[in-house]
Amino acid sequence: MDTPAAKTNFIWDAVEQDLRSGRYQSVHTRFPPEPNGYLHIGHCKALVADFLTAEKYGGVTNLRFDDTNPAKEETEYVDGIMADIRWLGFDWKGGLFFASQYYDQCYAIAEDWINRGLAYVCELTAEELRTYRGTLVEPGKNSPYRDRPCAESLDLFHRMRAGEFPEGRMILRMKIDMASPNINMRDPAMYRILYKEHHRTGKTWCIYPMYDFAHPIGDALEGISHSLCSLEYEDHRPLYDWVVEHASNLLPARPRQIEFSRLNLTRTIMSKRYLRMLVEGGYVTGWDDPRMPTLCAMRRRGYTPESIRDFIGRIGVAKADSVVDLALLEHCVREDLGGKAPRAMAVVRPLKVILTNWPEEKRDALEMENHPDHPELGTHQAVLTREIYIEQEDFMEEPPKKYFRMFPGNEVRLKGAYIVKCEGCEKDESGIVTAVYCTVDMDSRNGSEGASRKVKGTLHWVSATESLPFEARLYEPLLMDESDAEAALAADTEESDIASTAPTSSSTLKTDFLKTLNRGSLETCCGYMESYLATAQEGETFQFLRMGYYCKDRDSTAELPVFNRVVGLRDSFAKQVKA
RNA sequence: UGGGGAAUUGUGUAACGGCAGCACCUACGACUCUGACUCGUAUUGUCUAGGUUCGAAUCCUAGUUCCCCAGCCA
Repeated sequence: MDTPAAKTNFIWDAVEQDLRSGRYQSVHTRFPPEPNGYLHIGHCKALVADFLTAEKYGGVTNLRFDDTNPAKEETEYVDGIMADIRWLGFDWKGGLFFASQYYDQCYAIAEDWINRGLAYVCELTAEELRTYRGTLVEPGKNSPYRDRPCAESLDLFHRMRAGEFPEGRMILRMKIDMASPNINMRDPAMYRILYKEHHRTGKTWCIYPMYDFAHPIGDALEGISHSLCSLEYEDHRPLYDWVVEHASNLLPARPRQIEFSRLNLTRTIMSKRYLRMLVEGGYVTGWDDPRMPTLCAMRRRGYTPESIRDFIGRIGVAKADSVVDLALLEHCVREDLGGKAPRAMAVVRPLKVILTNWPEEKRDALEMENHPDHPELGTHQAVLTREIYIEQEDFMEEPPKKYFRMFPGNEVRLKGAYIVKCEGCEKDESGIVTAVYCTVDMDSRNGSEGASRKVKGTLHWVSATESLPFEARLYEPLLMDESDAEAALAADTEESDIASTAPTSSSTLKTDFLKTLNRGSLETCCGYMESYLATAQEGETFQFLRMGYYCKDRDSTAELPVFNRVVGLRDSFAKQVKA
């Protein structure tokens, strides 16, 4: 599988320089997820950066689960993440690792540092610690425990491990610089007490290393050359280097951390916290609801790994904050599926058409190509009968200009079948069209002499009696578009301005986020499909002619077979009408 | 008010002192038994102000705007 990435990017430039200068002899990367949730499209950028950077320079990539916080992590996520990475087509040739397997080494380094006066046990409460840390503009103060004897710290640390103290009673801190303008360097925590069962180490430990301590150690122990991560860790790089430097007596390598900007997508939620809120609040049916940006959801919806990798290759890698247009992802999906998805006819919003001059019992089995560009994919039969369904939007009693579908007096072609002429329609009391009447030009059967004359419109159709009902699920983004979201938030502000002048808190942020949810993100339609789709397998994708790509869903609780709309076809007519 | 980053067309990303390119989006056209695909055409850009230079997106100076950081999360 290819990911036609850009020719180069700033990371590869840096890697090449490192190789040329001899700083590193080979390239070894790692992908380090925390197993506290499912992977989403945002993670793919890191996945591709890690795996392709190594591959490009003949190196390998490790998969390492950064499982240093047992309160949040579960085996379910470990399994899910591995399945998602495999699905995308990546292979952790460097090996599978867990940060938790380095707990012994971390512990040894901690003891070493205590002995060397580089770490100390601090008994400040969390609250006190916050005050001692200072602020963004004011330096912090040294902890009163900072200069306690090494032996005392060591003893306390051993007793922390032995489970003699309750959670929060004390922590182990690095001794760096409480006056540093970089807050991360103000004696950061290394170890905290946590009486949580770990998904891999069970109850072996009741103290756990912090990310800033364990991560560089894991990298170095694995011989990672380039440790790629997102921009918010730039401030942590001095700390990363400090850890590696001071533990170098116990570490085999000196990795280099390089940061790049995260992926943001328009109208897409890319925060694990908010995604969890959607799942737990019942706004979606689960982590794999096809509207979610998780890989398991995209897989279920019918996105292909090829299209996702193509997408990631096209967006590039840089350090500037950016928001990629969802349209680019959709383009990649269409491009991939367009070349390989078999074609079929299905009517999503049916309107009955009666072919008045077609004999009641007549059936005509027509040969339909499975793919216009791939004759080797063969054909299937579609049966034409007196009563058929067409798409509601394909008939208008009073058409606008440039409408070349069905309207009274107009001729259109039924795809792969005959040319028909619309003679009129039938409406109910409220004026809704309930049926359309057409006459068939019996000489215009597909392939015959009379079929060669040109008519402007070609419609997809299914027989009313020989098709199968199905459920179409049409998806739109989970978030409103920008202008709607702004309007929704503005309307909300007007109301709350009167009630309160409270500053923005995390709880208002939460409600703000929920206010910008797109209420129309799921539409369910009962349509009819060609009977040849009855054997479609779960995960199989078709192009429903003129409608879009649809993937057979696994939902077995629904009464009808379910097809997810992966993405619609481009529709220049719809755009024209809107404008 | 401290520290760390970033600014190139509507969006994303190239150009590493020498013609601002590519993709998506948008618009128009050709083709069409999918208003799809394909093909063609077009619009729009170097944050600002100075400076260096034959020549600046690129180098220098000053400014502006945006993002990140005060977890015993990662």
